Amino acid sequence: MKSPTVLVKPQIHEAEEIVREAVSQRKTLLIVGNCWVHYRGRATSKLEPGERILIIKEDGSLLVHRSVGYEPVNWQPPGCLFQVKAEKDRLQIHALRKKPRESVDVFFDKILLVSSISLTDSGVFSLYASEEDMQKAILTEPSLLEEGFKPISYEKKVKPGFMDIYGVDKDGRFVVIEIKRKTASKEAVLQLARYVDAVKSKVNRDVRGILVAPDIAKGVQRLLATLGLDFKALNPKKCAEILKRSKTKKLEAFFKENSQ
Amino acid sequence: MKSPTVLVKPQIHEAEEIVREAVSQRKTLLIVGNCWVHYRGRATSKLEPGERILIIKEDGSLLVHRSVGYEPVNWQPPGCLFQVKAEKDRLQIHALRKKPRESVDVFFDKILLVSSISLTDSGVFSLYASEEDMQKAILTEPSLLEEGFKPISYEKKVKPGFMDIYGVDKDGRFVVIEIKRKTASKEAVLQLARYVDAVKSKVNRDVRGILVAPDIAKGVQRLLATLGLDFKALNPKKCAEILKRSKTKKLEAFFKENSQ
DNA sequence: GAGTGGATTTCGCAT
DNA sequence: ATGCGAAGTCCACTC
Repeated sequence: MKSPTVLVKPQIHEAEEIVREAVSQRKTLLIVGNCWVHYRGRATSKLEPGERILIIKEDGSLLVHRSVGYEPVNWQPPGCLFQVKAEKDRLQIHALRKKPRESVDVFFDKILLVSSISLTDSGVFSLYASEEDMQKAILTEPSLLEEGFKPISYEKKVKPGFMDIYGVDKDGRFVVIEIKRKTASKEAVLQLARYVDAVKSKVNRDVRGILVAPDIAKGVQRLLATLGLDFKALNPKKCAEILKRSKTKKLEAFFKENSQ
Repeated sequence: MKSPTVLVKPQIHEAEEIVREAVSQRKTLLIVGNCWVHYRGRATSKLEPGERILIIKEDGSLLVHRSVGYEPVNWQPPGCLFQVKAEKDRLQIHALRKKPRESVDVFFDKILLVSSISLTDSGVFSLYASEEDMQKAILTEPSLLEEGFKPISYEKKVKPGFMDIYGVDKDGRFVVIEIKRKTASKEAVLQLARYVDAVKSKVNRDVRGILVAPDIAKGVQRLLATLGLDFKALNPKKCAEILKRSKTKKLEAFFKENSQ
């Protein structure tokens, strides 16, 4: 059964061997140790010595993580070229990105842990409750928005861009819907207002605008009222749930009906 | 001397002990193994089983990295609360973020490597582009300052010292430029004012003064206006970018032309 | 290949 | 605390 190659507090030349093997065989490499880093490219940076975690992944990406912070202090995106140099008491890893041309050099003088592993990972990652999910949910179940709403089309082009959903309410008034997956910002309101105005000037009739989002920023609510727009709170999770429950028949029928 | 705690292919309960210790003592934790992940919060995600790297940092941030990609597939920013549960053949790590409220659950059923280390890291990280870079950038691309600007010389000596750049604007007025890499202070403004006065008294004509810096201290802006000087915001990193992109030919030509 | 917009963006700084 | 803008943003998608 699979075992990782692991050395605790190896000599530089011992670590070098593992690093070279990992890089050439496209294995995942982990090094914990005292290092300093130079970066040159779009900007230039210098990181003075300290103990950090270095990861080189199988796709040729590189991460240097400090003991704090979500973000790596230095990094290189996937697809870069590596060069390994070892001196008596110093291991250098050079990572070159071609475009834009930039390089990261990591120098280790003390290594606490080095490990090389080939990771088996075919697991699917799925992120739910996207804006598209919310859109699909409303198209599938228009009463989510309000009783009597009937969608006419979606992603319909008007002057400023694409309206998320376009339809009529129970009184026959045109409705433009703007969907946001997160708390609606001022930009969302203005975006909706632009769409409403565009449609108004086109159809020469009253047009409602409804902003759909899980929440709306407090200051923005005033702006919304001033512009005569409506807000409908809608939880993305609820949308995902509805999509899961509902047969996709309905939605597909709608898609087919409106695809031209 | 410091040694990391390292176990290769430990039992779940052995790993549990190390994880609990690392979390409670605020050490950096590394786990490589087969896991699946659930995230609930602003969105919702599910990651099916596969071998990944888990890092919990000393500031309470969490990263789950796959064998490919710069970005973590799941994560939690600094400052979250952890809960560790172990069953017979399954280790669960629960990471809770308070605001916004969201949680990540990582479940391990096979562990290849677990390590707990206290990282000593006081090294300074500096990201740069020097004042010289900014000067070169403007000389290379004078429109950075404003449309129509033409540099005449740089580091030119006047009574009080050396002007960073000296030139003419699109209307033919003389321009003195003072560059600062960091937020411009009162001193920078006064320095520029001295240069402008010196040149004025020499050429007996109107002379503009432009302060170039990424930012300007708030109170200082009034002083700048009072003295009739201008300010141009310029990011040092942007300058570095421009220098990287541009052929150095132009700049070298300028340097040669004006080197006496 | 360049340009555009989104992100569980994160992060820092000003209000 | 909140809001706004930048990031060595990265990344996916379009033209």
